[in-house]
Amino acid sequence: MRKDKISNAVIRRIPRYYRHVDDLYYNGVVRISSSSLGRIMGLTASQIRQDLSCFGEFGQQGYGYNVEKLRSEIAEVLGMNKQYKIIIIGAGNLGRALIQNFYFAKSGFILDAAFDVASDVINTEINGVHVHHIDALEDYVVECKPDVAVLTVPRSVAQKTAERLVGLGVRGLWNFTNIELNIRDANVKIEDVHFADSLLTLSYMIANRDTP
Amino acid sequence: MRKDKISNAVIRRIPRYYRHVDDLYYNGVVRISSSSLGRIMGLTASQIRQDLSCFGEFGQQGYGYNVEKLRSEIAEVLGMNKQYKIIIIGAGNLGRALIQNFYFAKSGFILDAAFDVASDVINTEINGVHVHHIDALEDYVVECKPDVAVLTVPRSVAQKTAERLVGLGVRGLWNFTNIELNIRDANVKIEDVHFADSLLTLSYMIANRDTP
DNA sequence: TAGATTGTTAATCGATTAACAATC
DNA sequence: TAGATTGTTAATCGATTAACAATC
Repeated sequence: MRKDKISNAVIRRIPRYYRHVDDLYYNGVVRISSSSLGRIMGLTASQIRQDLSCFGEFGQQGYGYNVEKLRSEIAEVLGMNKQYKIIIIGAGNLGRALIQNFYFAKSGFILDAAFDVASDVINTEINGVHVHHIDALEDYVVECKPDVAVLTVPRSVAQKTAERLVGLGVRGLWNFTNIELNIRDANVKIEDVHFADSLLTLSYMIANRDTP
Repeated sequence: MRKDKISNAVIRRIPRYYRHVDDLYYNGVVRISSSSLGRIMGLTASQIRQDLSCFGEFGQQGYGYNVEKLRSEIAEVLGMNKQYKIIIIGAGNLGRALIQNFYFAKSGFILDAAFDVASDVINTEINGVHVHHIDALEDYVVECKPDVAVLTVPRSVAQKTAERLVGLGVRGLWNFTNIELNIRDANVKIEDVHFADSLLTLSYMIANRDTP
């Protein structure tokens, strides 16, 4: 039974389902049962069936799930077919690392442009992506209407830049600055990548292991 | 009442508590009640008191929490005073971005060395961190005993490299490769930073907004 | 002292797991 | 058909919130 309100816990698991099912697909696996997938992912079969049933009926009794179908259903749920346009604000080390190493297309995004203030990178191409001066942002967004912006700017300008982007109609921010952006517009979605939080979680786990 | 088994949900919140309390501290705030902190963080006062009480009694009736004390107590809980030694495996774009931009010391880590295979970076220094050839890893680890390794290597060598590090006695892996490492040793803690999962979550949120 | 606010216990809410009829 | 496995309902478990005595 398709649910209308999907819990956050479920949402956070979907990309992981996709990753595993995608792996199976590329390894030529044709069908999989909730119990085998559970064994692979470390989840109960029950949870997998519950989770998937939030979005539709993707399986078949006595058979399990067809991997190719499941993969494309999950991709659909995740909006991977929408071909969202994405731009990167801040072509420093991290911005460049994403441009050069992260395969946006595999997640269904089209990386269109990057912006910076440093004259030595402006008007260069990084991995085929043009770097514009940040002053050209307004004109660019009006014309190209990107859906999402990656924030890889210094902390000091993060909030201001975020507001500028939201004002221009950007609908999602992928935030790599270690601050929590204050954006009131509930229609703008923000996903934080907090490196420091992640490392501190690891620190906690090591410091509080069972055997020292 | 100090709890022995801390739930994962609580653990994931502690770094965020630290971040906010640290902010307050640097802004000169001396004391804070659970309700004001809740307002800032978007949590209920009740939850904050429950969470903190897992680790000890840090507050005072009628007063609230002393910010400086709370900050140092949370730091202690997180193991930030242990001065764990950390090394970076893979000095490509992402590795370099972390070396140059991420302030390890602020999370209590000492960044000691980096390793790579590319001859043009070996024996250079990035932001004061020496880049060694990966062949020197064994000797280095035996001598310097790093606690944690950052994995910023290509996917193809991720599992093999992880096993090598674990074999040498590394106790934590901060994994930036988009694969799930298979390490059986329960005493080795792994923290994944899955960029793709994060971006797909954002994709989901945008695709399934209330108003399209 | 009176007001404020904690830590903790109890109540509620939500998420996970178990069970099972339906059916491929 | 018989065996396997789904989707869903019910039971359990755990996490969050509310309430309140204790006390600064």
